[in-house]
Amino acid sequence: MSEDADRQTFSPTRKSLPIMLLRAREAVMFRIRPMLRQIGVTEQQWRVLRVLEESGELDVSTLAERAAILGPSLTRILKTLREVGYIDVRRDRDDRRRSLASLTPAGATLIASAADDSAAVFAAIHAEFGAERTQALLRELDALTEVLGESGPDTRD
Amino acid sequence: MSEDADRQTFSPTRKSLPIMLLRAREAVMFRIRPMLRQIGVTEQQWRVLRVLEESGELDVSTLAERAAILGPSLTRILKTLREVGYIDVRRDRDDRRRSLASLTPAGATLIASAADDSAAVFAAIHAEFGAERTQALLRELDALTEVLGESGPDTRD
DNA sequence: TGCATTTATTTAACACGTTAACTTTATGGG
DNA sequence: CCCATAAAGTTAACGTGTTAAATAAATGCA
Repeated sequence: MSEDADRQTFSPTRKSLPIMLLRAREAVMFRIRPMLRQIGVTEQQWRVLRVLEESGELDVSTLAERAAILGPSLTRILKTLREVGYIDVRRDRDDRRRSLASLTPAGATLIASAADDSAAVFAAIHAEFGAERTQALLRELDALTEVLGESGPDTRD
Repeated sequence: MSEDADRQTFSPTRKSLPIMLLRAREAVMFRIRPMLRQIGVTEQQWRVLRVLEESGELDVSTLAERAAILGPSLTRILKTLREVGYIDVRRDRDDRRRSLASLTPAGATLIASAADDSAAVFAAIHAEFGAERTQALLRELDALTEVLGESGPDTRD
């Protein structure tokens, strides 16, 4: 009746890279979500605001790249953020296909109001997992992303 | 008017743990998606099938935990997978609140048909990033998840 | 036994992920 | 110029993520 599937056709899901990346991310976000909830923005909206605070006015494509959000999602997110007054969006004069997004004072204020809470969360993570260890993990994640980013399995381009 | 935000209120988004975990995952999934597309299942549906293949019949809560999928999402996914004939779902006789899901022969066949492609993708990743390095990364991700105290979306115990 | 309280799962509502198709604006030859 | 083509965003359609609330069955206890 029970399945004794022991053939090592696949690595166990516990040791699957996609799943482990997902679990680790979920564990981190679990710490951050209360703060996001308090200020009333989603995780993705927060990433967009953070990138704009960091880089200033950006076109949609660059913003999507830096916030790790796909174009169609970003279109919806920018619409929402504009409606609530956290960002401005305008057309690029030199290339009218482009949209340029930037933080409003209200958006900047929102980010500032969450700075302390955010810092506390990451301080706690550093304290529990180790600051050096966290940095090393970040470097490995970046390296993996770089290595895999070079070529794909289906290089039909 | 331009933003020269240099105050280290936040760590740069390129060094943010949540974003780097997201990017790394995206880089890995980019390699896997063509295979999933070929067999016509989503990433999440694939995880569910993999877990069932690995563990046999499971109740919904355990399945959700192992596949790293939230309950409400899993409800929808199980409905779809049952409709296309890859899984069976039945009520637990001893605890009629529970639903038990298991692979059908068709589901097992589907997984078997993708085994070689899947192995090839991970072999490529091991070759490019290093097998040892990948294992070490997996261990660190697991450790981080453990330290932060949550391994799944909703584990209360 | 009766009933409030947990536990397991589902439903509902809204936001985002993903791919394909579409609209608008730039650009590059004939 | 004109048209084909490419590029930047948006729209569309469907599946999933996330939280709250609802449903249903098991449990605890007066």
